[in-house]
Parts: sequence; structure tokens; C-alpha cells
Amino acid sequence: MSEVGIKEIAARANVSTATVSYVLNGTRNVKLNTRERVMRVIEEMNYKPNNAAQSLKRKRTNTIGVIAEDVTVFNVPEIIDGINDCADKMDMHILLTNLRLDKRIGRNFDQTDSYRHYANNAVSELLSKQVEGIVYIGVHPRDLTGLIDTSGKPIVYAYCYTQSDISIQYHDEQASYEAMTYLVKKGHTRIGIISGTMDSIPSRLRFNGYYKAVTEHELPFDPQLIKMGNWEAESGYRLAKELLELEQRPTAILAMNDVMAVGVMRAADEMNVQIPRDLSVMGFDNREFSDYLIPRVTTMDLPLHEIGFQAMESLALLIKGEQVERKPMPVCKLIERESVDAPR
Amino acid sequence: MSEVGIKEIAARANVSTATVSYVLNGTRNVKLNTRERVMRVIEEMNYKPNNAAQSLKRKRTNTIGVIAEDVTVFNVPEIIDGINDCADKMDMHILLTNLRLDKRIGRNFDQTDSYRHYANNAVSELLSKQVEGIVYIGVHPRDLTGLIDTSGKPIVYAYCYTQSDISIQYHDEQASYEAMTYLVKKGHTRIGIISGTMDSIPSRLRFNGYYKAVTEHELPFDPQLIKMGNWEAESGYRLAKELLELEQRPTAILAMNDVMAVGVMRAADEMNVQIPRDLSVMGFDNREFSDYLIPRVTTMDLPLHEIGFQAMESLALLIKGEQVERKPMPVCKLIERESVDAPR
DNA sequence: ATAGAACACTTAAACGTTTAGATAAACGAG
DNA sequence: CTCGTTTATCTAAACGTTTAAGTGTTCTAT
Repeated sequence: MSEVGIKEIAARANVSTATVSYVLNGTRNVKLNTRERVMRVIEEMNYKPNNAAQSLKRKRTNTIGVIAEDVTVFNVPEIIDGINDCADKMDMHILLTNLRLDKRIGRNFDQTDSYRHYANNAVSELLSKQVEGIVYIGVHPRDLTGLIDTSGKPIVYAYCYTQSDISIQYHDEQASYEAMTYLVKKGHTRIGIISGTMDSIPSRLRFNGYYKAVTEHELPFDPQLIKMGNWEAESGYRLAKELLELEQRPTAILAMNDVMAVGVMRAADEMNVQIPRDLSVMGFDNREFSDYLIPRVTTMDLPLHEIGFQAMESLALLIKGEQVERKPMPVCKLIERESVDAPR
Repeated sequence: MSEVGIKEIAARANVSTATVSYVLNGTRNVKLNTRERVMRVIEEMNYKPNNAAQSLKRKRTNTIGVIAEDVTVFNVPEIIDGINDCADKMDMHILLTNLRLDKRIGRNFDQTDSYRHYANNAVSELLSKQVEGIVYIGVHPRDLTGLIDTSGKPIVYAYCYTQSDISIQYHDEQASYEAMTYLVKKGHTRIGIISGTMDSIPSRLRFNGYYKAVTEHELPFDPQLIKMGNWEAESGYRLAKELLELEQRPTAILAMNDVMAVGVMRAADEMNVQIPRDLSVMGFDNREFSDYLIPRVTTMDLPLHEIGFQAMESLALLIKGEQVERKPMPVCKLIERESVDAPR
């Protein structure tokens, strides 16, 4: 612990501890003269107020808990960055808990029990650490409604879905709509899509966006062009082959994540289909590698930083007991690269 | 703050606060009878000890600070995961600070002043939060000796270098030696390398490993085969072209990170050099995308989790005031994929 | 010159725990 | 049955701050 306390400072500066506290916090006027004297002693002794004591007295810890389902999943660090960014501004600190869910229970959405166990343990620990609120970063976009009990402390969810509390997501539907519109503007009319697993909410939303684009742009609706993947490269590979083997090939494929887009590119490579000459490919997520593939793939960038930032903003409001007004949903941004061209 | 305190529990259980504390911490014998009574009340009221008060009295916060130069840089999350893993075991919590260095000052190693400023600010905040120690995750492997002042609190560095304190790195030299040996075993003798910037320590270590392999395996030493890159894809691209334009082409290229390996593959693609038929390519870092490229690239996996774990272990020892014994350096692991073959 | 307000500073209680030391009760040996 | 010891519990101080209330001191306006 800090060796030197406020008493020592007070003694050396010939004032009471109260005065030291006042100059430290600026909570009352202190004559310039004495203020400077106190400051000087503080400097000299390199005094730092003991935060434990402060928290105890103030009943405020200036600390929030961040629970990440798994920090090593691609979207999490950026979200944390956003939270941290906002927290900095409000002089809040971040107590981080990593659930390691990917490593512990994998993507099995049904292990609700062990899931609930890990999550609530983490919450419980954080609460006893006196965090003023929690932001929960879900990586697999499941619906968490009712799973987590914070005994009244404010919580906001980032990236995942819940009905009972505040949760910040980006605008999935509009993103896939925008992607489709982009392909249409490039001249494509036969567009294949490879979706994620349909038990995931964003997957359904992205599909909605696709469907909206199909109707609005009056594309021929062909069920053969719709493939159900599972987010993994292998499924992109397999389904792209199916699409490319159609008697009437699509001229473009929209994969609902970049990983499946990789699979698409592999399939194209194998079948000697050149991208983007013979086939346009579009991904989703703007994973770092999408810029490293050959050709560099056009994709939708996720507003992860913004999600984190907004989550923290909302949490701060909840902590202050204020109403949190609905903000416009963060939107994705189209990243134009080399994998899309006009059809020949 | 917690609404219900130890006094309330004591009152309801008809004991003194001391007794409650004893059953809570097991620091003294309490008759089974009363212990159970106290426990029951604790349960009923969902009582959680106020950590601020505990910390104040115990002079222990069970919290360490983690400073990350930038959480969004590829190696950081995995290191945090390792730290978190170990911290969990020791019942320690993590107060996270993200310097956002990449965004604020970029890779400019020379901005020592503003660098020092950010880092020491973070340290200072953490110290006043009463962390018991700090692990500092550097992303650009510069030498940080003397830059950071923790006023006596233990600190350990992960991934970066320092002479004055404990720092945990992986074994760079042996990794590049192993990579080279692998290529040699595959039958290559003319091996080009593209190094990182030579002002970076790992870059020099990796070069040492290369050189050691060259001499030990009695490869012809040809300075033309050694190219100095800057870690970026573009430099890999440019330098691979130079290598491929040599009158006596190398049959394999070892790029000292996966990003530059991407550049190599682009160059090869453009020059119609097929990988691995006409040229073997090896990367370094096992970035996620290395598995997504076509062909999937063989590379060296970094023991990031282990680095984080060891860092936390060492820190725990320092905190306890114990000697930290030198452990064997974590080593990289060769990930064999498709980009390397025997020369034709 | 003086009352009253404004200002600068101090005193001491409080925040919710832990823990040494005190006390009381129960036990065991003779 | 007594004395010493062990065991169970309690009392109260302490941890390092903040802050309401109190005490001087210095202005300001008359």
C-alpha cells in the first residue's frame, strides 16, 4: 500500500487532513498560499490518495466491470477499446473478467447451465469488488434475457441480445441490405448468399436485409441461390461449390462472414473461377485477413469501437440513475476492395 | 454500494461483527452451531463483504494492473488471456488499462517522450488504485529499460524487453532457427529471408537464429538472399520481387512475419510463381489469416498464452516478496501447412 | 468603529471491515 | 472441586479518507 498517507502530508504542511483533502479534490476554497504549500509537500512525498479509503468513504469506486465471453475472439478487443476509450473520459476504471467461454464450452449454445454458472460467478465477484456497473461483451450473439442476475446493479450488453436490459448492437439488417445494393449497383442480378447458422439473431437479421434488397431491387428470387452455412470456412467452400455447379451460376456471392468468404475463394480457386473476373465475392466483418487475401476482399466493417463506446455511455447514464435515450444504432461501413467487379 | 453490511448480519445472527468476520474468513474457530446460523443469515441477506473496506484494512487489494500498449494488436488478447488464466487461479483481479498507443503515436519508436507520458500516467492511476503489481504488455518489442517508474511496486513486462526488470519473451532465436532447419530438411539450400526492421530486438534475434542455421547446416552464405523489410506487407511484396528477380532464385523464402509473407505471396502470384511448387514460403507469428490464405501458410506459432501466464506467475512471486526463479523461455511451435514443399 | 457576512481552516465522526486483546465459558487433570 | 488451559465469543481500535459542523479570522458596508 501507499506508504505515505494524508496525515503525514497534513503534518508536514502544517494543516489539517481536511485541508489537504480540500486542495486534493477542490471541494472548498483554500488560500492560494496554503494550497501551494500543500501541493508542494504532495509532490515531494509523491503522495497518492489511497483509493480503498476513498471508495469506502465516498461510496463510489469509479470502477466498472467488463465481462468478456472470450477476449481472444476477433470482435472483443475492439469493443474493449471502445469501452476503455469512453471510460477514460469519465475517469472510470475497468475491472476485466475473461470467461474463456470459447475454450470452456465452445460454440455450443445449449450449455445454458454451465454458461449461466460462469457468467454469474463473474458477476458475483465483480459485485463484491464494488463495481458500479457491468458491461457484458457477448461474442456469440445469443439472447441472454434473464440469464444474468446483477442484484440491481446496472448492466449493459454489447454485441449480444437481451430483452430485459439495454443492449447495444450494430445494424445488421441495414448492413446486408447495403452490401446487396452495392452488388446490384455493380450490375449483378443473380446473387448467391451463404448465411450463418439460422439460430443466431444477426444471421436472421442479415438475411432480412438480403431479402429486403431482393424485393426492393426486384431481383429474380431463386431459392437455389440461398445457402445455409455455419460461419466456418469449410461451409463456405462446400456451398460455394454447390452454387458454382448450378446450371445458371450466380455472378456474385455474398458470404455472411469473411471466414466463409475464404471458403468461397478456395472453391473458386479449385474450380478455376477467377475472382472478380468470373465471380464477385463479398464478405462480412472486415476481419483483418480480408485485406490480405488475393484478391483483397470487399466486405462490411463492423462498428465495434462504437458499440463499446455506446455501451459505456449508456452504462454511465444508468449508474447516474438517469434515463438512457435510444441512440441510433451504429452502422456498418462498406469497405471496397478488389473482389467485386461488374459481371461480364 | 452493498446495502447490507457486516453489522446487520451480526445483529441478525446475534453475534458480534468479529464473529461474522471469522466465519467469513475462517481465521478463527467458530462453533459449528453459530457458524451455521451466521452463514444462513449471510445467504438470506445475500451479503457480500465490501471490498473497499476489506482492502483498506487488510492492505491488500488482490488486484493487479494490466497495461496494454494496444489491446487491438494481434498478440495482446491472447497474452491477456494467459494473464487472466493465472490470475484466476490466485484469486487476483485485473484492472485493465489500454494505452491505445498504436492509434496515438503509431509505430514511431522515437516518440519516447509522449510514450513515457502515457505509460507513466497509466502506472500512476493504477498505483493509486492500490494494485499490488503491474504487468505491462508491450506490442512493439522495444527496450523499455528505465522508462517506467512504479515507485517500488513490482512490475513485469510481457513480450517486450527491459534490462532493469523481469520481462517474459519467447525464444525468438530458436524459433527462426527451427524454421530454417525445417526448410533445410525439406531440401532447400538457397533460402531467402525477409527480416523485420533491424531496430527491433526480436528482429535481430530472429536473424541470429537464421544465421546460426546457415552456418550449422553449412548453407552457402549469399548476402543477396538477405532482405531487410519493415514488417509490412508492401515490403514483403517488394523484396520478394527482388529475390525472385535474382539470376539464381531462392527456392524458399522465410518472411519474419506473416504479414510480409502475404506480400511475398502477392509477388509470387503476380510473377506467376506457384507456391509451393516453384517457391516455398514460410511466415512467422501464426496470425489467424495465415490459415486462410491460398495456399495455407506454414508458420511459427507464438506462445502468447504462456507468456501471459508466466508473466502473472512471476508477478505473483514478486508481490509475495519471493525470489522469482528463471524459467525456461516459452518456445514457438512450427505449424506445418501447405506453403512449403521440397524444391523441384 | 462595528455588525454581519464571507472566507479559511480545524475538529471529529463516519465509511465497513479486520484483528489484537479481553472476557467468559467449557474442559481436563489432579 | 479447584486451578489452569483451551475454546468461543466480544470489545474496540484501526485502516486512510471525506465532510458536516464548528471556530476563528478577515473583509464589507454602514
